[in-house]
Amino acid sequence: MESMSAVNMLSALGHDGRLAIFRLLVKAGPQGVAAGQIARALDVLPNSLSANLNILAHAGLIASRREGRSIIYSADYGAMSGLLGFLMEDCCNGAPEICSPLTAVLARVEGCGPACAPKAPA
Amino acid sequence: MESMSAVNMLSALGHDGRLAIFRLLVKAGPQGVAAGQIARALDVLPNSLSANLNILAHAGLIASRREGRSIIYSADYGAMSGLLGFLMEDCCNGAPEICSPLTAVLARVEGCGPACAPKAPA
DNA sequence: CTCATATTTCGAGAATAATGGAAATATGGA
DNA sequence: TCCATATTTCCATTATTCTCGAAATATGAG
Repeated sequence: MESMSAVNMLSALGHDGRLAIFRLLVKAGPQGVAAGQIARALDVLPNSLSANLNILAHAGLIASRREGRSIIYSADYGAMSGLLGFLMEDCCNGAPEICSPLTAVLARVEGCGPACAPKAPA
Repeated sequence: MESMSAVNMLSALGHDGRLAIFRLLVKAGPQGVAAGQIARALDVLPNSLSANLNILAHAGLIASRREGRSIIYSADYGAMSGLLGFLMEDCCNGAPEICSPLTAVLARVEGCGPACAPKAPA
């Protein structure tokens, strides 16, 4: 993860509408969502949506594939993981004041994610 | 962490110069760095620096205090931690594809941070 | 081939952000 | 008080981004 691509990702996500798109795509999982469905779900014009999808794709945060008449967009998990890793490790130097609290977040999150089987009985 | 403040932080960091400022302040630690020193270190005009410091401060990512003639800026660790937590937990729903690799980052990072004593001999 | 659906591309206007020079403010020292 | 240092504020210019209507492209069905 280079600093420049991190800046691109951050500024892509630093926009209300685009953050909403990305969140929707993460929730939808790897199967993705068609552009038209996104537009309806978020109530945005198809052309602004297209522009924002393009920005997210150019930043590497989402991928697209055509399926019949629709174009399906999906979140790029690796890219997001890379961005978070960059922020923790490179940007923040692994400062414990920043990173330590995240251990708790990870503990809370691992075991309740959409595709994650619980390892210990709750 | 509300979504709006996350957007503000992301767009504040989604700028070359501001990301560089923030990284410098994280490296510097809680004692912070005077504005003039930042300007010299990053070779930017004092007035653009001031504008960018203002944007970072308004996003909650940095704090400032006056010390004599200088104004000392320092990274707000809690804010950054909150942003990362929001991205993992709320934005990404704790998707294991995104969050699991971060366990390794945390493991690598805890034990080599600037203010962190090693727990096991290297 | 024609038509309907899905999405993108084009283009113009408005809004916002970035840049840098010059002046203003705040502090400390002589 | 006067001066030097440190930083911010003000202002104008340029550049970028956002928004939305309209037209263009791509696909599949009849």
